[in-house]
Order: sequence, then C-alpha cells, then structure tokens
Amino acid sequence: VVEQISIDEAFLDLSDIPESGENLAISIQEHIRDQLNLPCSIGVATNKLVAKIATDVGKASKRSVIPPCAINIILPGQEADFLAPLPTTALWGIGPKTAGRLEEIGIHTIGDINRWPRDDLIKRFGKFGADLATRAQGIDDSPIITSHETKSISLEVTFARDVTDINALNETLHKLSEGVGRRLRKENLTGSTIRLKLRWFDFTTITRQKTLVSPTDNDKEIFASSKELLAKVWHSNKPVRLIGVGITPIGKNTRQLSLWEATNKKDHNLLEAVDALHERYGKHTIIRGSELKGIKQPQSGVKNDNKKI
DNA sequence: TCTGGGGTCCTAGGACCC
DNA sequence: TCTGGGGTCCTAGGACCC
Repeated sequence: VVEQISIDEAFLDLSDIPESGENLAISIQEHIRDQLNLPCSIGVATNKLVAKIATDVGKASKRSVIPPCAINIILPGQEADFLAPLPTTALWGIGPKTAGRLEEIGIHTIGDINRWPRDDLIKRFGKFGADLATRAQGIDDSPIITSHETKSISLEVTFARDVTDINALNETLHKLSEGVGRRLRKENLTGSTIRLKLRWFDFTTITRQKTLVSPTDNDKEIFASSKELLAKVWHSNKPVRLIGVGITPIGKNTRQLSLWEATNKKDHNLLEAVDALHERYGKHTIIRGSELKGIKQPQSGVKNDNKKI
C-alpha cells in the first residue's frame, strides 16, 4: 500500500509484510540504487508522522556524506522520546509563523509542546492546538491514502521585468487560461470558480475569484473570467510581477445538457482536437485566431515555426 | 536563506435563505 | 415588518508543504 506525497517521496504501509522494516528498507534502498542509480533516505516507524520525521532526521545526519542514503528506524514505544529533542518545526504544519508564536511562550522543542498543558494549547491555537498536543507525543493514526483527487489546477508566471501593459497581461492570461483548460480536459475534470492571482511590484499578493453558473473546462470561459477579474483590479501605475490563473473546486466532467449543448459540444470537440495536435506536434502547431483579436501575437516560437496553421 | 511554481487546508466575514 | 438562529455559499487571505 503506497501513498505518494510528492514527486520524490512516498509512504509505504509494510504492516502486512512479515519481513522486518530494517531489512525491507535496506533492500528497497539497494534496488533504487542498482536500478536507478539514485540515492534515497528511508525512515521506518509505526506511523506516517514519525516515519517522515525519521527520514528527515536521518537524511540531515548524513548530509556530510554525499549523497545521503540514510535509514532511520524508530522502534515502537520510542516515538515520543525520539521527537522530544527536535525543534517544533520538525512537525508537519509548523512553519516559521507558528514556530514564532510557540517561541514567544517558551516552547522550542517538540518535548516542550508535550510538557505544555493541552488545554492551553487548545485555547491558543484552537483545533490545531489539540492536534499539536497529540502529534508531539508521536501519535498519528492517519491512514495511507493511495489515491487523491485533484482539488484545484493553477498556472502562474513571474515576469522577468514588472509589467504595466494591460495587453501584455491579457496575453499572458490567455496563455495561462489555455494551459489550465488543457489540463482540465486531459484529466477529464471541470471547475466552477476561476481565480486570478496578482503579485504587485512590492510583493503584495491579491487573489480575486468568480464563480460561474456552471462548471467548465473551456479556455474561452476561463480567459473571459480571469480577464474580467484583472480589469477590476488593474492600475496603470501599479506594475505587476506575477500573474496566475486557477480553477476550483474541481469535479468529474459530467457534461450537463444545456441550452447551448450543441455549441458546447462542438467547442469541446474542437478544443480536444487542438489539444491532440499540441501534444503531438508542439505548442505552436495551431493558434486560435479569433481570440487573439486585440492581443499581440506571441513572439516566441512563431517566427521559425513553419507548422503554424 | 530566498525564489518560483505548483498545491492543500483553515479562517473569517458577508450575503442569502428558511 | 422586524428579530433571531442556523445553515450554506462565496470571497479573500494566510500558513504551510514539496
């Protein structure tokens, strides 16, 4: 039973395998080295929380050796003792802000959390405080989750130089909207809330969102909404550093009948055909002319691309 | 330590409905 | 017509993770 948690990390539930955790860890590490020629670190414990931290601690302790290939095993019953001396930030969910708040009341290590009255943690941090108290003891009964649904899709870019030109911003928005639409269709998903993200030149960041009447996977609709949101917040004297488009919440593509069904279907088929061309021959194979009205044609790639239709 | 490009989850306020 | 309670949805932002 495997839960992938990022591009290069996973939880494995080995409880039904008779072999010892240590032997399994050694053989997994060997296989990865032999077959992929890659280093990896492994933590073995009775739950995900402790296994993850065991990996981090093991990896850090072998940092001088390159590359780190640690195996760190925490025996049942040793969880709290293992965690006690570690800084609070070793715990999932404690970042710089929360660590700062804990420091203020004299909590520096996970052991300190453990000694602190649970009720007071709850008073200060709410539900999160209760969680903290439990996890500081090394208790975690969260299950291994083998599949997860996509909950949102977003794309964003940071400009090399801050942008004030609304046409340039719209052009970027258009490309991002296409990218988001493409991913939706690829995963056979639709979303109903379009979110615009803007980072101004001074690094302040805002988001603006709009919920559609019905879910979509259509570039045009995503672009229209994000463009509308941008128009509401854009100031000619406020340079933009980053712009992004996202969609949420996500549902399975249950194409519902609507008054515009015929148009919708045609549009959808067209987009899927374009997706297929892009996938097969590259991004500039085909460009939608009608949507580029009033928007400068993208410069990159077009010049040397004789496949453009 | 910071930046960048993804994500997730939580909170809080407001609108709206019954 | 007004008040109050409860629930849901939407919006915006923040903290955190890899």
